[in-house]
Amino acid sequence: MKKRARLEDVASVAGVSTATVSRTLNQPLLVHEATRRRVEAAVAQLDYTPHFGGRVLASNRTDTVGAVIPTMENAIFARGLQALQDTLDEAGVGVVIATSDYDPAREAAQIRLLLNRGVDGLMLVGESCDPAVYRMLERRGVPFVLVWWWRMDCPWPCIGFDNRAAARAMAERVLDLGHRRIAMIGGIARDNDRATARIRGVRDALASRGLPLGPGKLVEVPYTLDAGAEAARRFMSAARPPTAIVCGSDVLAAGALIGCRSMGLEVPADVSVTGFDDIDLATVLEPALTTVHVPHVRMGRASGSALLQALAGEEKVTSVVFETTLVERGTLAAVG
Amino acid sequence: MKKRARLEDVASVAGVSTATVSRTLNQPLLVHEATRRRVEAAVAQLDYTPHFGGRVLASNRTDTVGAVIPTMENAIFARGLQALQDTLDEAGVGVVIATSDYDPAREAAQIRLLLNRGVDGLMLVGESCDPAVYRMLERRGVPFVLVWWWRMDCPWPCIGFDNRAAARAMAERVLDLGHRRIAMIGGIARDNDRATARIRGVRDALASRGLPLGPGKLVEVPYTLDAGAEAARRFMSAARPPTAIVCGSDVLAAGALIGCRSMGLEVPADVSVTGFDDIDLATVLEPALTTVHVPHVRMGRASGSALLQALAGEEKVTSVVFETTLVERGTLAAVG
DNA sequence: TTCATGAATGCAAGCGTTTACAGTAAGCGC
DNA sequence: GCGCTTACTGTAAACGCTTGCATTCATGAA
Repeated sequence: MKKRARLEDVASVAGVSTATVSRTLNQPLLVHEATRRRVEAAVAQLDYTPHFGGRVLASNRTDTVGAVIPTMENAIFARGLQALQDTLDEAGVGVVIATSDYDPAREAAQIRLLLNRGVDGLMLVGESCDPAVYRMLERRGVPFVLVWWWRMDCPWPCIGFDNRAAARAMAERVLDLGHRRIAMIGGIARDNDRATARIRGVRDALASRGLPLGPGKLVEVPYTLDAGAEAARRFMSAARPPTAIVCGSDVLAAGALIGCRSMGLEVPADVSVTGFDDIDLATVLEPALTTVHVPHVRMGRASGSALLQALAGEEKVTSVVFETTLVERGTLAAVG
Repeated sequence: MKKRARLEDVASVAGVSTATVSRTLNQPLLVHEATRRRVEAAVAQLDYTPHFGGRVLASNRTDTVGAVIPTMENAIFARGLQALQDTLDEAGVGVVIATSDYDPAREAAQIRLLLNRGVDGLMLVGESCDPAVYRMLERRGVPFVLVWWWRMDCPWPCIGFDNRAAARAMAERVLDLGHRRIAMIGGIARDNDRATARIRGVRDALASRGLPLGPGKLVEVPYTLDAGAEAARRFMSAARPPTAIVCGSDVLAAGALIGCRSMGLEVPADVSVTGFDDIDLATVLEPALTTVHVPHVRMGRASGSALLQALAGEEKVTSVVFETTLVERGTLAAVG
């Protein structure tokens, strides 16, 4: 295993200075075509690849952005991340992914870790960190964008949608179909702004019709199938079970479906169920899930472009809000 | 935005040399406790974080490994990756993820990209690259491990399971239940060793009972729900439709289920369906999917440890083969 | 002919760490 | 008091690249 070639080696083979080699690699237009060809030949001959550390030290850029997501196990983030990566890839920017497991402390720790790795920018999910963390990022001049999240007057750039409004719209649809006994299976609201907003949205809708979302009618559980199933079973074995269960995510809704099925209940004949996110899962369920469609891919692409702009020196990243839509499939019906 | 603190700044505040600061950070045991405390105070006071480029240049390590997976959209890889990350995280090693979209050329390109980013090691899915690529990695001294894959006499370290044997076992089970008209929906075998091995395994099983897997009885399609559904519909509208459809992945099987359902067919009464991977999806289907369970998490952890060992200078990474198990749920029944 | 211009290239000063080696001081056995 | 070891700290030389500035040379205008 020979020692790897350095810029200097390439330079001497090509008969030019290291500066010229560097320019050939980074700003080819600045060098004469004949020279460029000589350099490229030397690069090929020596199988040269630039040394990352040297490059970073000299240029003070890593051409890498970090993404901190709650978890990879839930397909919600996969699509968006893929789109983010594709977008950044084209600009030669890499993505480092870290996970927080829905824990703000862990999220902050991961952010620090990524900063240590020298990321030039960050994509964060939601506004779940201590504001001090975001201020720290601003102080350091590291551009960042919050995704899967948007609210009016958010002091940080966010690219997402209005979780509260979307949840409200879904709940209103449920109400319009005549449901009055409505229960909700939400994500764990503490430290999760998205889960919180979705619960608020449902509450808004009910309140606007003079209905409360009583404490017995709301449970907060982790985003897993089992938790959803268990919660649904509890609701449905009550004396006066709900006629509709609104869920904070598709995974919970799928769980709820399983739970109902295990009790011999028919959806939507015996009880309606709605989801949120519109992941693939929603379409394979039987009946297919009525849910809120979220533009994952567009959000991913948009956050990629936003970060690229920021890296290019654009002063302020501007927020973008996307629309969500109700996708009516088979799990929501008029009250029987 | 003040300029960030450097090692030298910390050193002068603490009244020591830069060497001592560096040691305090990297090998705390080598420095006197009193000194260490002074240094730590200075670090805190200046909010110092080491400069990544400087560190990499001097130490020639990035403490980062790369992972190239086909896609994030399929939940198969999520669990394993998460486990990999968790394992490496504990050792202070980061993970950079890239995707190849099942294209070997793209995979090779991503590997190059990651090398440019200075990764210290690589996790690759399957043995789908040109051997030259693996040789290049060896030549460069970059340790790597192939996961989700294992075969006898594989010249590279792999941590996975025997796709062929597992598929064969599933097919044999189907045969044992009396099925003779068996069709298969596989992934696209070209450039995908896993898909290829699974098809071979099924073929092995059929051949051992003197049955061929005729050309009309095998289709290769992308790993999507739609493709699975479409393929199933084609099979089931034949003159003599199969009594069982063996699928190369859970996603395809879920698609097949949808396809059958759309034709008014009952699974498993009218036709049996089997999957492969045992992702969450398998349990939410109705009926739940009979499939091959793959130890995603253990593979992820094992590949993490293997890479850590390799980074620590262990000469040769040793392959590990995991067992798979048949998970019988509701989509496979004796032939009617 | 002289000069200003612009294109192409070279020179050399950083960039912020790590680490081999050298140095110092204190402790210990004799 | 001497030499030896041990524990800690400092010195300074890399590490490989980018980039501002200087230099060279050809070109065309005055």
